[in-house]
Amino acid sequence: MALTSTDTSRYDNTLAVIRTLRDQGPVARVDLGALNGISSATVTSISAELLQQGLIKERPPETPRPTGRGRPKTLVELNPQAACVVCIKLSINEIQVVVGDFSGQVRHSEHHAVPTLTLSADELETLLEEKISAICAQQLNGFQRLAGICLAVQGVVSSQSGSIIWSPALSFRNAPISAQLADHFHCSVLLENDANCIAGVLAAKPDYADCPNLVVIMLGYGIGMSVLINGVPYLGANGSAAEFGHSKYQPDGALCACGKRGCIEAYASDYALYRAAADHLNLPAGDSAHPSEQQMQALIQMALNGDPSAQRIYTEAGRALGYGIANILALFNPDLVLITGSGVRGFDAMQAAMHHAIDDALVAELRGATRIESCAWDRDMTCMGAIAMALHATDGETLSGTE
Amino acid sequence: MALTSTDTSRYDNTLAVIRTLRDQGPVARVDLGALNGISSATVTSISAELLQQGLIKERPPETPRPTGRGRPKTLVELNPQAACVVCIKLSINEIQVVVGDFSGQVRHSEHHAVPTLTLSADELETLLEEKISAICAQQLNGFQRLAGICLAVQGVVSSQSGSIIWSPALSFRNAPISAQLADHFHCSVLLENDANCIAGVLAAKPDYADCPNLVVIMLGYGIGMSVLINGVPYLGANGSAAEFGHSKYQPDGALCACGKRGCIEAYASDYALYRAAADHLNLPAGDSAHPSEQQMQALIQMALNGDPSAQRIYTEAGRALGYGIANILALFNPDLVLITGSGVRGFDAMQAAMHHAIDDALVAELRGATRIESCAWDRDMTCMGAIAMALHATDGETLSGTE
DNA sequence: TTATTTACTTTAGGTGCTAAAATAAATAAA
DNA sequence: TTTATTTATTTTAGCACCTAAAGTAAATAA
Repeated sequence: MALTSTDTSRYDNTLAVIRTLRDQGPVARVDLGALNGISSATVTSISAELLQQGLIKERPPETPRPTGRGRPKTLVELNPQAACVVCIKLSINEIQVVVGDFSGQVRHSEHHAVPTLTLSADELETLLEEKISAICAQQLNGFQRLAGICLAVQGVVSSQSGSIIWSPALSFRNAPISAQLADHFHCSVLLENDANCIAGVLAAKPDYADCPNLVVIMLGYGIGMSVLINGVPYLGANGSAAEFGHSKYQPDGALCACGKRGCIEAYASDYALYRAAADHLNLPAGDSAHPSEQQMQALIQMALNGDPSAQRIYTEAGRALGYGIANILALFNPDLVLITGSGVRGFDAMQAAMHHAIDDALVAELRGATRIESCAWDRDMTCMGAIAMALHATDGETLSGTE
Repeated sequence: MALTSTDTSRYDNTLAVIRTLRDQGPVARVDLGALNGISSATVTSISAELLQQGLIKERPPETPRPTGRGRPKTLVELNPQAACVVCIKLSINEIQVVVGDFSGQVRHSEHHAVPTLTLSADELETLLEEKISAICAQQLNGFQRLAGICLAVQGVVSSQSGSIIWSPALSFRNAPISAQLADHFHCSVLLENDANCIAGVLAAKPDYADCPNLVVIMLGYGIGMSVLINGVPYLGANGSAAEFGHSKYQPDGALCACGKRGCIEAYASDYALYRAAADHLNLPAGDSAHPSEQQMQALIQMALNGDPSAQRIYTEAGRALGYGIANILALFNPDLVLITGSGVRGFDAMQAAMHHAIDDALVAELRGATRIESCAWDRDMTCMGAIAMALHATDGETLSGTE
């Protein structure tokens, strides 16, 4: 009788085991059972299959004596070589290319200066193909397969259709990109918003566990956001949800890079801060529409050193941010709002005004118990998140691809 | 060997059958299989159990010949007597009590004028117990069981903890209520926001199918909202998500009933419209802080008849609403925004300014393909939604309670 | 050396599904 | 009228997968 696999429990349990091992590192079979609510008999059966497929391996017993009585646990762990993913972070005038292994570790990372703003869609496509091909040639020895490619892009992307809808790094719009890369490299291609990648990494931190409704705000050249509901990014109808930067502070307010007025981004992003400062202050020379980290550091230093004009700029930014966050609290009522991105360098200068604005805007019942915290910024987080997402998305294929 | 029911597939399939019958009315076993992706052999087995439990019954063959060849379908349908729910809608100075049967139909409905604003929490509790007891005594003959009670409340409620956090109908806050009612009536008590109830009803309409991300805005005395993601209301950390009425149009703007300034509600709710009008226009006497339907009708008639002051008020309300909706589009990117509630009476007078404001606020990429529509208002919808939600929540109990 | 403890594996039995076969109940055709 | 065909439902047979319990393995404690 033909097997008709409508029952997905074995598949689900197997994925759960793989993901537990990725999250926790080496785990014994008993513990895998307990963590996933399945019997250890089932874990024995699943791990036998995974061992046979080469997706996991048994870890040799610890040299230091295992503590306690009884038969020692035999830990199993993912075989890092079982698969790899290539992730590309696309930002303004820079791309980062990384290789991650099946266990989720970064194996290789490189940065390239690229004039992204002047590229056409086809040139971008060609460039990505070149970079990925080069990495594959150099870095993919020893891996059983390339599970997938993940593009992490600043701006609005439609993961579903695989198109970049609108990115500050690019001068063109509505560019389908996933399909062509998938064709070229014969693997899954995932397109993700950079804030969603970062939110995934942050949500996994123990400090932020127990936050089923998590909002991550990314301050930087622009302002991005990710809303994680039970760990999964809320995307909306076509991926343009969570565009906090373009939510409104003030009708007819300051001019935003999007062409409209009064967006939060027009007050609290790097370009907005620098624009407001450039008129009054004596700041380092450079492209004032795309201020460098040095330029921004100079500005924040002025504020921290007590310059009243600089302070006023950060106060106004904090106020805009606060009113924006008030809307987030009213509309999403998250457990936690995390503020990160390179722009957190200015968080101390904005914080007081931000909290004041939130209190001004919202009654206590709607502020609720939401924690609002900032979080140190690490430019590698995006790619770490992209690796995790790419692996998660391709675990099913990896599983059936090696059967 | 003891049965350990970790496998939930039979349970899931049984619930799916019950819910299909509730949504679709009488359905044949073959079709139940096709609709739920299970074999008709399984449907035979499930329906035999449900028949035996009295939850469904076979419908006698149609008198007019069934069309086509072959053995005619035997339709099965829910037994409406298998269970009932009592739902109470709590609004300002009025409660509505309805009884719904297992198939989701309204069996009985009554309205009571009640001075809700002057009640204490205990008085409300007592009042509800009286009304529910009375209804049970009169209306519950013939039902196998009372599956549950649902309270639909305007304002912020925490379904999880069963407390009314903040309601414009009540002068007290943070009142736990579900637990006491559950104790008293020995059944599940569900606490729901009224907008979520209505959104559930609207989402079921065929016009609005294929909208996995649906936002419903309720205009009325206040302004409420519901966000349905894949058919389930997004609640946030403690049920206060989707508070569109208190999201901001303008920092330091008009005074809102919440005590803060610049909320959308302070521009586009009934009380805000009437407040703005009362200064300039000759309107019917009455409580201008709680305008009646007649008072509001008089106001909108003035606007529709061309009175420039009245028109200006609706234009400004439309603009505030539009800017608010722009934030909804940027943050939720829904497939559809439905505007309903008693306040839709003024929608035509607000619509142009609203669309203008949205276009003003958002670039095309972020407006996306979201449909923005109004929808006729029916005051019974809340209770219909509450019945559906109460049944949905208690189907599991009904199933195991009659085994 | 033996008892105890803990981990893992094997065995036996159960649930619940599906495909296929059997049965039921109608219409269409001969 | 009888037979063939069609469609719905039920029964049967068999499979996948899980768990509890029993069995085995590998350690420490007595």
